[in-house]
Amino acid sequence: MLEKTYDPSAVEGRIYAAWQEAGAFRAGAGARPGAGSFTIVIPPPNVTGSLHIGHALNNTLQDILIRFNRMRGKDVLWQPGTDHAGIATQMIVERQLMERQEPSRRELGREKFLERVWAWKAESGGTIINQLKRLGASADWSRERFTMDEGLSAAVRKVFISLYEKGLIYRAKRLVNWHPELETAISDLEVENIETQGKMWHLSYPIENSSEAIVVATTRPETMLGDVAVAVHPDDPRYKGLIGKYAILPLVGRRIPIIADDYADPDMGSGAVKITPAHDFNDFEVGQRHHLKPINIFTPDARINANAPKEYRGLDRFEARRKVLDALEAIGAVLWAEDKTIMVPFDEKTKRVVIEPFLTDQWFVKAEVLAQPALASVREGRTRFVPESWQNTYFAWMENIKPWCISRQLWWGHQIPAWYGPRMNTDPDFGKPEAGMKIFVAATEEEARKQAAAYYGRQIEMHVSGVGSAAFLKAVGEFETIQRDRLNPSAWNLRKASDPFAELSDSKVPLHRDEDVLDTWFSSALWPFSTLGWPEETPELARYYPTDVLVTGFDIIFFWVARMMMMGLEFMGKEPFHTVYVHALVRDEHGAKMSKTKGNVIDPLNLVDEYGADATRFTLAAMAAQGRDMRLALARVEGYRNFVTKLWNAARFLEMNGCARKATFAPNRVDLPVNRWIVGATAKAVAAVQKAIEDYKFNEAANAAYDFVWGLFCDWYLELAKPILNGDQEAGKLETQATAAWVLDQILKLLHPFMPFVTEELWSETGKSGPPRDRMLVLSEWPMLTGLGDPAAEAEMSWLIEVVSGIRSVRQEMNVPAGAKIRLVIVGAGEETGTRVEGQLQALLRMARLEDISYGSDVPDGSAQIVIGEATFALPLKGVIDLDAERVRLKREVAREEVEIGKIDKKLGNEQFVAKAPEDVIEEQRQRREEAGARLERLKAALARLS
RNA sequence: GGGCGGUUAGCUCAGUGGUAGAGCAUCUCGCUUACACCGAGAGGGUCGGCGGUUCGAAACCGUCACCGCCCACCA
Repeated sequence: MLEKTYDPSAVEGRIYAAWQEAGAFRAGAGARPGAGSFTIVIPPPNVTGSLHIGHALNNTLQDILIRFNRMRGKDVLWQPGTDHAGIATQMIVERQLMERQEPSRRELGREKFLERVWAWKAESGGTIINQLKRLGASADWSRERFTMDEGLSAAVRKVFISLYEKGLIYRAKRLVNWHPELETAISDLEVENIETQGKMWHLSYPIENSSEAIVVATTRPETMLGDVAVAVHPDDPRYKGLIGKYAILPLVGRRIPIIADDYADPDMGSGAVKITPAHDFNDFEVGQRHHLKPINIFTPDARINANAPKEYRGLDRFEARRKVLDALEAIGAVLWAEDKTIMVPFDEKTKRVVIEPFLTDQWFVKAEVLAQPALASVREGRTRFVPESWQNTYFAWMENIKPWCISRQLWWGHQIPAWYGPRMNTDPDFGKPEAGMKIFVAATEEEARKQAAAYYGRQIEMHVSGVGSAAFLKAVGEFETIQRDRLNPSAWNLRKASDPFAELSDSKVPLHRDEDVLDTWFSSALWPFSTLGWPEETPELARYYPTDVLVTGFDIIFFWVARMMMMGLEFMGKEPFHTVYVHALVRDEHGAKMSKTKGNVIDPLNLVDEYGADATRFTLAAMAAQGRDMRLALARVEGYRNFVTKLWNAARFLEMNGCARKATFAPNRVDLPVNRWIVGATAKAVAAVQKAIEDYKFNEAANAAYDFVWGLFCDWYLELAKPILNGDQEAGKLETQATAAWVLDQILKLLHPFMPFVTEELWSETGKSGPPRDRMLVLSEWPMLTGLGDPAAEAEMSWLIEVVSGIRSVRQEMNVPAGAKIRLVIVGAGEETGTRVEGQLQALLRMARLEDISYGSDVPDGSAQIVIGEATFALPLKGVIDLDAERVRLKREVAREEVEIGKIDKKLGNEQFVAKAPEDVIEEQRQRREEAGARLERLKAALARLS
């Protein structure tokens, strides 16, 4: 016997364990021949993260697709795993060290520090996976992968080397977005420009050998220490005469040329722009066009460096701004300042640290090349976005894609497989200032040594360095780039930058591995095939690549989706998935983004604790309408928790009424109209849910299931079944018991993808009576219901529902006591009504609370009257009802009908409508007009009887 | 500056050319042992404004307003 209410917390853990025990989530579990495969790779959450509401939504939708397809017999793989999340994880561990007052990362050194990160990963890495399990995620956990697993690391190295050899990865000195606290490059995408109240200062630079001055405007006056030119527009008449002359940079005294460049906009400010190539992306390009050497004035932690006058060195950038302004004001070089709203680049995560354009050597991927096939795939429909409009976002970004900076000055991540050594003096690039070090890219140190040996000649022994790269580079090469120059350069005895080879011994060449690691997204980009074993040619790779659907939030279309497309096409020759389903962002119920600082975060695990995983999942699915953010209101979760209970109680009702499954039950062979009707309705519901899932309309699927189960099955079918189940017609009773049990089975299947726990539990409980279940619900077959449905039964039941509803409505409105049984007199009934009344007698009596039903030729005095079809249903309530109230009610009905008729007549009276509208629409209107007209007449007659 | 999305009942949202919907909330009534996490009934919307296309518009087009998001180098 089922308990009175369902207690998720008592059931979910046990059910989940049973699924795992049964191997139900294993790749290919329950697969039936010929059904094809279905694969999803999970967007790997950060290994040390914890589940937030976005994950809950993301994984619920994936699990719905996975469970649905598994039930359809497909060879299903949901590939799970976690991401090492370079910056985030390293930061967490660094913060821990600080909080525990332990030695810092640099004090520990690379090796020790990485040990600490691995330890932290071991400690907290399982958290999010366990949380996903609590949600019911049915991924194949036996195949769990981590982006820094050996296999995935091998894939990363292979990809890096391959792209390098094709010239699609290169190393270059470029301006990048630099995080001065973390001291690493970050992605353009990790920078958030925030409107900030700032100032614009207008500075006057004197012209050399002249009393004139040129005025430039800037929001960052401290960067003037690095100015190398002033640019004016070539056609600007105000400055024509100054082009080619020099200005003298105040405070610094540097002669800087006045150059002509289109970049200077005559309409902006004074029309003259200071050029600081080392600290501004535009200025960098201007500098390149005019062969101006950038002057970097910052250290990696954004303090003023030795390229600036002494008095500013060591100041941080904001102190420096103050001091520069003071000094400029003192000499009268600040003409005026104005308040201005400016966009300041902050780091996206903390929104606290101002990001600095910074000149460094970094590795880049030629994304502009890899993007072409990835664009074509979407343009030509081999991969599509759902909803489609996201493809525009994808196009816009891919068409303007910039080189992808893939190196990060971090320790936690995939260390770049590149080794540096000095250039031979026989090297064609030897001595060229921009040539830099000789680079050996290889999968292993061994391989790098081999390459180096070939380059330097066999007689030379390699010496692989252990010192910091900056020190090494500084010692060996001509590098003015700032790379952690606080490290001690004396570790190497190589002093002559102009001739780095000079002091090397004959027997030893220093070879030094690049210390940087790859952007986390570099390894994530390989996820759809690296997790399947690539570069090995595994059976899984053959079976499951390309995957089917990628389910993700729009925020990582650029970071991840685009890059998986590029890498998948480059290395597998095929798109990694045919569909990208982009779901909404979850907001709080007032539309605000959830954030810890706002305190409006809804923790999905709290929802699971309070309402159960099924209710949580169902809510997320029901709100996942395409193309719109969802606002999550607790009332919704509560409502769907109630739905779970409702389902539970329906099952309990069946159990109490002996509704056990029958092995021989054939839904197409039931006799009673009510059973024929529910069987057809079940088939319709299954079809609706299936279609909606296939269209990725999760909300429609959820609602269709909800409406069917609650609104039809519970509210009507079970109520209609009661008199039969309690009656003495044995055949009808048996049929109804079997039908009800059969419908419940279909419902459990229908709901299983959305509410796996309660449905599995009920599947097991209901399996205790009737023939034994041959498998768990999770591996059961999705219903294939065809050839069911009976228009006559449907019409009869619709009629019944209309009659019952009509009587109930009148009873309530006329204040008939709920407990009172009343008589019903049917006037003007035709044959059909008669048959129906006879067939549904018990249902009518019970559901409308009737004493008896009779037929009459006249409406009894003082009756309330309801017009349905050709008949008038009279409730003789003389003395019970207020006749005035009944008149009012009928008048209202009449008015309503007249409005309806007015509308239809207007349409049908419109020649254009009759001429142009499709025939079936016109016919429908005529039909409705006829029915409304007849109803109106009867209503008027009913009214007349009362006056 | 460019782009995208939104504006429908008190709230949260469905609804892509043919009778305006759901859940929650509100009000009324609860006889009926599946369920009060329930049942029955009711009220509540000129579908943001204006213009257009169409026989017909919440839906399609244009425009405006407001809200949100994404992208962008304007000193």
